[in-house]
Amino acid sequence: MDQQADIKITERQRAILSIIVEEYVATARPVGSEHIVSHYGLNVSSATVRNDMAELERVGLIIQPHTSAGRVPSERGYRYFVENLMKPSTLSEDEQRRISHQFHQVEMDAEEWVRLAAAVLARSVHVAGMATPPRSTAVRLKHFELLALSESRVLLVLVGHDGTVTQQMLNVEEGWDQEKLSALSARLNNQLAGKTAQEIQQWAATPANVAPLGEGQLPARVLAALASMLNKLEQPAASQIYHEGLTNIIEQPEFREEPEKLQQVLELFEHGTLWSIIPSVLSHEGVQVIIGGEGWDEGRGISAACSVVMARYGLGNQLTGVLGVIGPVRMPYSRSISTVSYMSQLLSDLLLGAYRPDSDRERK
Amino acid sequence: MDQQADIKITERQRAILSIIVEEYVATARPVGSEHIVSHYGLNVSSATVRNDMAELERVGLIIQPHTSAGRVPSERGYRYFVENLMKPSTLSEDEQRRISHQFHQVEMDAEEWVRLAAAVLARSVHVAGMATPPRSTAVRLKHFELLALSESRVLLVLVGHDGTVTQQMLNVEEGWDQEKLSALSARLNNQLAGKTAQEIQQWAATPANVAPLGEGQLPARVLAALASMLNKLEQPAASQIYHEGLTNIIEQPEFREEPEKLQQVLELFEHGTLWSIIPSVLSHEGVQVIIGGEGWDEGRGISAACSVVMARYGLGNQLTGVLGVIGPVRMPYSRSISTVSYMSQLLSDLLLGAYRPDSDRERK
DNA sequence: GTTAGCACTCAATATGACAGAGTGCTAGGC
DNA sequence: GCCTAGCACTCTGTCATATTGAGTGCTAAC
Repeated sequence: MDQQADIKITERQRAILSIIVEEYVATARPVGSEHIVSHYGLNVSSATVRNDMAELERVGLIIQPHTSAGRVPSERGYRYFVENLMKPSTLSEDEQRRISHQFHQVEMDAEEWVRLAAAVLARSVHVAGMATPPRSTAVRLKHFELLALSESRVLLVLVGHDGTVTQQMLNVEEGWDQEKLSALSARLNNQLAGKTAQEIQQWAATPANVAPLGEGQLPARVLAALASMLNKLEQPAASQIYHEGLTNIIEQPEFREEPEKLQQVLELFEHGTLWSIIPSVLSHEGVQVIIGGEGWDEGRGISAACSVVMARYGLGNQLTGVLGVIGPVRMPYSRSISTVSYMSQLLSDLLLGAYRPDSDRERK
Repeated sequence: MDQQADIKITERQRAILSIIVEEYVATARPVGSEHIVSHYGLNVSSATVRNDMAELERVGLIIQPHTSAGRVPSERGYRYFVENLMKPSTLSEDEQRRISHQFHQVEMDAEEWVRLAAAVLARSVHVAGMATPPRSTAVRLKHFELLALSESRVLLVLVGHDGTVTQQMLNVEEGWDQEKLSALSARLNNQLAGKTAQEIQQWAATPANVAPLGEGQLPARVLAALASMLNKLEQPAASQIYHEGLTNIIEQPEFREEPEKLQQVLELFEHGTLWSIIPSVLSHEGVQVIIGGEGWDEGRGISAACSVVMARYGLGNQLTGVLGVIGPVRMPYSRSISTVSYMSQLLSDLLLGAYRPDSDRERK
């Protein structure tokens, strides 16, 4: 990734690269030397710019689609731009307020926020936005409930210590009425509250613990279900990726002209290919930028047709998820990064406000 | 919709229309008279077929994209085909088994089934599949739970009598510890179990009911939240529409050539335009077919770029939703209808098995 | 009512000319 | 050693033109 170090270019060449990236991102058309000198005040002639561009091309930062076209940034060029040239920016106060306001208007619900985050990202950067619901590692059991829905069906509702809720239906043969179920769940809640999936499995492996719960298969089934539900909560891949703004992407000329690329992007969502990069995003701090074909599990060379800007959000490793934008390689990286960065901060703050973990409780 | 009645065409003309629809659906290329006589054994010459085609065009069932192209079905033509010509078919036993098998392999969870249904529809018809989670009208409260997540935050988990689960976070100032919360919820569960949103609101409007619940705002807030959550469960529009297989649609030539159309389809999902036809599907029995620009709230002429085949599924007005496919107007209607029809039956059966409503309980 | 025959239309494809954009290179200037 | 003016060169995009071929509509005969 960082072969950038050995690239030696002059100050003016850096400026030219910068102009080419920004201009190309804005117009989607190759940038010519004449255009650069006439629209940006570099006090040199177009011939000089041409010489510099030849050098930039030699070191692989820009590309000429064909003789007698202007220049276009290469993937390396974008990367160099992102890492060395781009002036870091933040969203304007005004914009921040507007976005934050939207979040305070919907109800306090993580799932809802995540959906909104995808939508806001999409609209604000005019690309596709995505976000995953927050998950915790090592979810502990807060509480569960057994509800008789009919004679033979019991609904098991589980609440994790982080406030996540899941449910599962259990078939049950014997005549467990609601009263017996409540007794069982009261007893188990007492024993199991605060335990993780593994701890529950251990607990359930001791016959002395299970025996007094009553005859029949139900108690064992409940224990197994509790463990598997907790386990599942920890696996981020089990949750949906919310996305929004695919329509924005269709408008981009690169996708209009080559629908295969569009298909590649849709496959990121539909085939879950996105999950292959999410773990890495979750384990890093800060905003991750993936330009074109970089990363992507080199084995299967997936999707060189788009770039991804992502960041994790959330509280430590309690309740974290990722959010970001997906667009053409010719993407407004600066704006993307500042928006993603702000949104990740905002969502973290919101979660902190809503789901402050128990551990904070003591030290008030 | 049924101006079909006054269309009088000969038996052979019907056969020709049928061939044109099927051939065009399969190949996406206008169908010529010569092609028809050489590939389908109508014992007449191409000139005769041409005469018939001229007649079919006169009554508006087929269209000539330009002189010297073959014919293409018009929207009316597709409709005539669907209503009068198409031989009703069902999925093969084998296919049914294969599909049903998939559903029995995932865990028993409506949300999961719905997601799978969208995926199966998409794959099986090779278009976009969609499905909404099942909702009930008039959800009654089965049970709710109040859980202290931190000093000032309480999680309210609500279970409807149909097994649907929702949660909401409540901010609370006073020192309600878990014990007090449990007492409150036990008391309220006793009073409110089996009530609908309205009934809860009524109950809460009587001061004599609310007064003994304790001081502070929490009891009132809980009551309001319960009512609003139940209400929300009844509004289908609040839930997500699961969709899958947009990649299939991109492959269709009509969408490759005119990306605007693709955009229109994506907007159906992203702008929620689909909700404008779902109520009508919910209120009818059987499979609904919307061809091109038909329907769609004529006011705003949305999306003539695609056709929709949908059906409702579920149990009476308890737990119903819709599922279906969305594809180009040039769509395999027969296969779509039989697949949608089967899937709606299958999902209904699964729901019946899993969530048989309480009312069935008595009569065993 | 059906068919053979034929003129006609129009999309699709190829061809060549031409303008314009943008380059690379060279030779001269600071 | 760096910059610049000038120019030849290359390639795309576009336009006009010709050609082909598919498919039709019509007419006259069966």
